[in-house]
Amino acid sequence: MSALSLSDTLHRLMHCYTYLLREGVRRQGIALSITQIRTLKSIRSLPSSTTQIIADHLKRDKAQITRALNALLNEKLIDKTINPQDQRSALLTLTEAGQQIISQLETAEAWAADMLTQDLDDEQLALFLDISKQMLIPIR
Amino acid sequence: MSALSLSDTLHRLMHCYTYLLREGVRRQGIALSITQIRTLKSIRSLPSSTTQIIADHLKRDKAQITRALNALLNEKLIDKTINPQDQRSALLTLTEAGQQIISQLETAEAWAADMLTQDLDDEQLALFLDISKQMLIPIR
DNA sequence: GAACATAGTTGACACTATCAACTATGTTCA
DNA sequence: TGAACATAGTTGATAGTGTCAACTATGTTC
Repeated sequence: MSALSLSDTLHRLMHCYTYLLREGVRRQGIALSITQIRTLKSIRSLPSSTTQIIADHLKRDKAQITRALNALLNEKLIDKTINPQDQRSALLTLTEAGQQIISQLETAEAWAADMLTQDLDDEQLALFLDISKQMLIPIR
Repeated sequence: MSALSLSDTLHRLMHCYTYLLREGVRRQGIALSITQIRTLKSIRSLPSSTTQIIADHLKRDKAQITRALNALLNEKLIDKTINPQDQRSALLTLTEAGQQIISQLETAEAWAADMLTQDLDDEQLALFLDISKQMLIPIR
């Protein structure tokens, strides 16, 4: 087990993390995919949100974001209003229900993170985050 | 950027890693998916390989492994012989062509790992691997 | 030899990722 | 001003990933 390469280690870490996050989300009774969740969270954290801005933020294809937004609109978790500055785009905001889901999401995320990091002390976690960020390469 | 949570950091790291690995594989002219590649590598590293053993090793559903193995058989990268100890299963071995692909894969993986870790020194990389392994939770 | 367990296969489905084509709107500049 | 170009968003297509359930064939237990 301790002979794992970077490649194998990352694969397993990815698998653990997505599994735990989905499990946490399921336990909160939230019927959204991870992409939909991350899109919803982006709308809260970005000062103003359009499809393109969210796609840039999440570094994902805007087609994927369009589809996630449609699902969130169907669930009435977000509102869409025409951008007065540019009629090609629309500004996205959270509804009351959307805000509520986000607080449940935070519970789910915190649970998943706790499960993942339960054997780590604060220093190790900080180191992990720091080193990981140095590995992030600009894509797209 | 430095305010990323564990969740966001892992998401971005996953994305960078899979992107780089696929790019490395593409540059080597290998027409296999990541799952197929990991299945092929498992056959080399395991002393004896059956569908179930590979599935356990990679911690993936055996259905997924069956499909990967079928693709590898079609490409004549592996051979399948009945397991004399248990006729329900088959032993999988690399063909000459399979061995060759693996050495190309190693080039691709090394390139992806280099790209990802170019800003890290050896100590940081070792720390990263060590901490990551502490985060791996048994699933399945 | 009946009952149960296990290995592998297949079908179905949801999610992720990517690319290309398309529309509608905005911008530039001769 | 209007032609040429750029950008925002949508839609369709396709490949890959991950999971579950049902099924066949073989092995094990008692």
